[in-house]
Amino acid sequence: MRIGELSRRTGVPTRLLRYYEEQHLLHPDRSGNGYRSYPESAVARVQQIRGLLDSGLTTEMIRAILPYLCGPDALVPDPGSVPPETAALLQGHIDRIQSRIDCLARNRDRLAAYLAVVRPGGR
Amino acid sequence: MRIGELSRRTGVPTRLLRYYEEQHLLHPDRSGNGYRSYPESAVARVQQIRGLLDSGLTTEMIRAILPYLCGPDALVPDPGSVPPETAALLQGHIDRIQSRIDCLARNRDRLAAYLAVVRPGGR
DNA sequence: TCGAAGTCTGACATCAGTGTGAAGGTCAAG
DNA sequence: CTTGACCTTCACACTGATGTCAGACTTCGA
Repeated sequence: MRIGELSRRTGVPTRLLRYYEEQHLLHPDRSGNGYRSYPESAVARVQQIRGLLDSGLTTEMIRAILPYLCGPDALVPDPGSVPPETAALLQGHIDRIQSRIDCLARNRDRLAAYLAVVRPGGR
Repeated sequence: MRIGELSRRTGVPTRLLRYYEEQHLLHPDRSGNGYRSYPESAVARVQQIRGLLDSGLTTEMIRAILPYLCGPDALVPDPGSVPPETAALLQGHIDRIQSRIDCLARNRDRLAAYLAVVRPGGR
């Protein structure tokens, strides 16, 4: 599929699809005329990227973790082919994400508590 | 306390403390010489702000919710003094935060699952 | 009293994520 | 063959969060 269709199907402007490619988050190949050509799976991938960006991750973090969370993973490598430092890096990313979750959850709870007091019969 | 001490105690550069003030996240008063004067509680407030920024919220969102999550809230207003549209806005913020949490948790789980496969006896 | 350290404001720079537009190539339908 | 829709690259601009520096004033310790 070409960039326009991908854009329509994901709601992401073509400008950004090209930007994500520049950031090595997407790797469309090119057809003879130079047009980008995306596989069907790009739709999900783009939605994945958008979700993570909207959640406040940078393209750099996304680039780091994207290889490990794309698809139902028929492509799990055999253990041992993944060097321990990669596993450690990955664990670091997981920890950072967990910190964010904790912070956000804490503050969500505070807001909800406030709201509960202020709007006792609410909702 | 003056800005230098607040900076030392929070690890946040003075540049950013001034920036947060410009963004109406902090409201130090001024002593006679024009120096900013922060109350003790500013330390916690700054840490709160940092946590939220690090979690990917913008100063705008933080400005919106900060009034409702600062301190152990002896200052809960009586229900009814809070207009319903404010409550609705607040609920919207809670929902947005929840979306982020969901997205992050989903991806954390995927990473963890990958890691579990790759490093079966790990950790 | 002098100098160092702290503070003030203001300006300019950077980086990431986006928006927007120009100038030109490709292709299909009339 | 022309027109319109789509694609290409390149470039400039903006916002938000942050770094850095300059010039001036204040405070404090030797």
